[in-house]
Amino acid sequence: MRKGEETRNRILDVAEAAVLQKGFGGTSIEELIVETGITKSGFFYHFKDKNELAKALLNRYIENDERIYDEIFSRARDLMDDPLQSFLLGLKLLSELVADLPNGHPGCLVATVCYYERLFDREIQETNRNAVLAWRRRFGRMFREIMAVYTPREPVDVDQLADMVSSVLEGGIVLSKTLKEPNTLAEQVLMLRIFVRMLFLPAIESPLVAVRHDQIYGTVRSGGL
Amino acid sequence: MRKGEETRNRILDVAEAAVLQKGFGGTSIEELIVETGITKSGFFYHFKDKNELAKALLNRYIENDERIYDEIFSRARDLMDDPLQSFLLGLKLLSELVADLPNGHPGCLVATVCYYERLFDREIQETNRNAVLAWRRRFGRMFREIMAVYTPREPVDVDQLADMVSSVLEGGIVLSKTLKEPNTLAEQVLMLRIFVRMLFLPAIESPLVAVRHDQIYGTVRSGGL
DNA sequence: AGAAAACTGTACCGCGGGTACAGGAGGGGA
DNA sequence: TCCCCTCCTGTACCCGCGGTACAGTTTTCT
Repeated sequence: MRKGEETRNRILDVAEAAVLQKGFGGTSIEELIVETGITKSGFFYHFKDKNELAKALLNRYIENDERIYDEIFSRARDLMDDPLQSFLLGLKLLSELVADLPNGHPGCLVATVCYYERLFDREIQETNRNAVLAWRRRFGRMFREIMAVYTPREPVDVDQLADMVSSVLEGGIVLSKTLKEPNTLAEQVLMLRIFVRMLFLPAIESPLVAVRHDQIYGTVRSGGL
Repeated sequence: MRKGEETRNRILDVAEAAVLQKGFGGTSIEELIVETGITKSGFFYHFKDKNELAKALLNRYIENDERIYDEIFSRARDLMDDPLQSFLLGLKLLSELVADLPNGHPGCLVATVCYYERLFDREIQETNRNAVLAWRRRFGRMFREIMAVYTPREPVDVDQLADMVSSVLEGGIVLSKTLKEPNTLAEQVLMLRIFVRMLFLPAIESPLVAVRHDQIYGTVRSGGL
């Protein structure tokens, strides 16, 4: 029972890395069993076909993903009481996390599935959809807390704002991978942070900035308005 | 000679749609020749292997993509003289364009290649990288023009800001496709527009807003600062 | 008319996904 | 101790697909 779980996870580890590099269609079961050191029969004992593998892979990925967000933002929440400041800190921590990945972000399975959709069954597509909706709810919840305290400088829809977080992450991963510039993703997260800060805070430095409005606006205005 | 081009393009049309739905690995040459109404030999007369097909597909996609951006932003430039206003209009036009796609955005080949990389040769990976760099240069050029007139509210790196446009587009496509919500992409583009406007303009409505700073800041401050 | 371009047809190869089973090692409970 | 259940291994086989080879045919341009 325990041994089986372990083998299964080893297969999933190997499969995840391969799929993120080559897509599902580009990943052969053959290579997975070679790298895992298992036989073909052994593989099919754990997963009855490729679709089942994909399902397990995606579910595990999403769970792990959720866990990471939970950790980061709850840690940020422990350090900062203000919802905005805690969210901004969370983004900072997130940018550091992705910056520290040795070979850059390996890729997002949700995006992989998205660009492979038609070959999977409804269930996988639904799982994927729900993962994105969970992000929307997660970040939406955080933005609602923020909006209970801060009024946004511009009228924005909370869900769309929440989706912006997912967009920048997904897009940043694509850019980072394509450019082979590992730090691009972290930079994009920090750009998003600037967006959020700018949306809810009146000026650049800290929440204590109120006294400096004139100075800051003076600068901006002299810049061309 | 002319006939050949036409057939080739028909194959590319069919292939592009299929690849965006199922990825390269999930798209069989078999199905392409069936849908195109050509024979296998005919296919290999035009493309010596799948890699060559991918190369042609990607190049054509990128060219078309560039053409669309050229059109949109040059049209915006004709209507607005101010670089910021013209860029903001361009984003508006872009959001309308993607909102009008009947079944939502079909997907971005650059992202597809990004999530399939290892199975292609260096040349394709370089082409893909250059496409993203071209976006960076394009939007970077536009932001530099803007910055010659406007001072950003927060210090930002031009390249990172330019990448933000690509990120939101790529990410928005992933979200839109995964959620099966065609309008999500358009909404994300408009969120990006809000970001850019907020970054370079002092307040919500127009460049003439300077008189209302107190009122706006009053609102924010009463909200929790 | 003739050459080149643009195919069709046929036959074949190897790889990978997948199926079908038979059987074996090893641990845990009766 | 025996048996059963989990967790595999080994073998054999099918088929779809990518790809090759090449001969022959039609279409198109000059």
